[in-house]
Amino acid sequence: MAKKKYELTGAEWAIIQAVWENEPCAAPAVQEKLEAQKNWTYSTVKTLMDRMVTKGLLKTEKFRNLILYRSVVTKLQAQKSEVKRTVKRAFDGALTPMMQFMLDNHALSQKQLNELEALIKKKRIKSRSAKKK
Amino acid sequence: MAKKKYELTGAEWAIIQAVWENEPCAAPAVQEKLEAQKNWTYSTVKTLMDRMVTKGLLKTEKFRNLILYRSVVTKLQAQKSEVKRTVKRAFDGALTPMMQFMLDNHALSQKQLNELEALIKKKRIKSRSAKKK
DNA sequence: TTGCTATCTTTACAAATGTAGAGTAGTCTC
DNA sequence: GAGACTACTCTACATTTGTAAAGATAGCAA
Repeated sequence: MAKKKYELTGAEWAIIQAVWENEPCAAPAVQEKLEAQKNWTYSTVKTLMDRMVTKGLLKTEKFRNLILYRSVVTKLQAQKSEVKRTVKRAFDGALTPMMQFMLDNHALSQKQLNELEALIKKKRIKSRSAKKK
Repeated sequence: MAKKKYELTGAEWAIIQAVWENEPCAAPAVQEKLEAQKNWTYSTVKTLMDRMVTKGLLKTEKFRNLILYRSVVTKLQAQKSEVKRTVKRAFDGALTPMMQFMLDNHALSQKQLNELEALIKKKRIKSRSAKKK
């Protein structure tokens, strides 16, 4: 299966995050949850959510007179698409340059650097053994 | 000075890349350059470019009857904004999780991993001495 | 049964984005 | 100077995105 693109807009990201954390949930709940960050009215949230259903990002189930929403895409899928879009647009599709860029252009603490280094080491081992298989 | 956001759309990225590689350049040249990837007519390219001037992404100089375009934002600035948008949207604004995600979810070669590790080491030293300053 | 409330539905509208045709003007060539 | 080129300007239009008011409904409380 070809990987589908799940490119969310800014507003959609906000919504779906709320859904992920509360799955399944009704529109009013999402609206309340977002009230602090975004200043959206119920109408706005509901419209957004229904559009996302149309786009296949969310799905609904009806219970009595109440509509519950669930995500169709996982956070992982969405993050992957998001990263991919950036890599493609701004770094010619090449991941390492992007990572280098991030290392170079953002102040990371010693601790963060350590963590990353550790991760890379682990990764290296894994990828080596995978190759042998 | 507060950092400005230079969030480009997909189309704008294509355009500005062409401009960066050819600075300063005229619209027809850009159109030709992009002809292979994008299938845009001259009109489309020109419209896009003029809008980018309005937005402050490009600027123009007139020579006789010819208009030359230059970028106002550097590739670095644009990349930075692009990365920032993704970090903010999809990773709660936290850079390291995003880098971890990239490490975890993309197959990097030994060589790439080595390079990254080396970079991190260098970075570590730099950040350490910076702290002492 | 009559409102009150919580939710949902319908419709709208402006701005941004993608895409481009048609017409105009300056310059080169014969 | 008349046609051919070339580049530019103006206008247009569909789609997507952000934002929301107003009206319809269904269930509950009095």
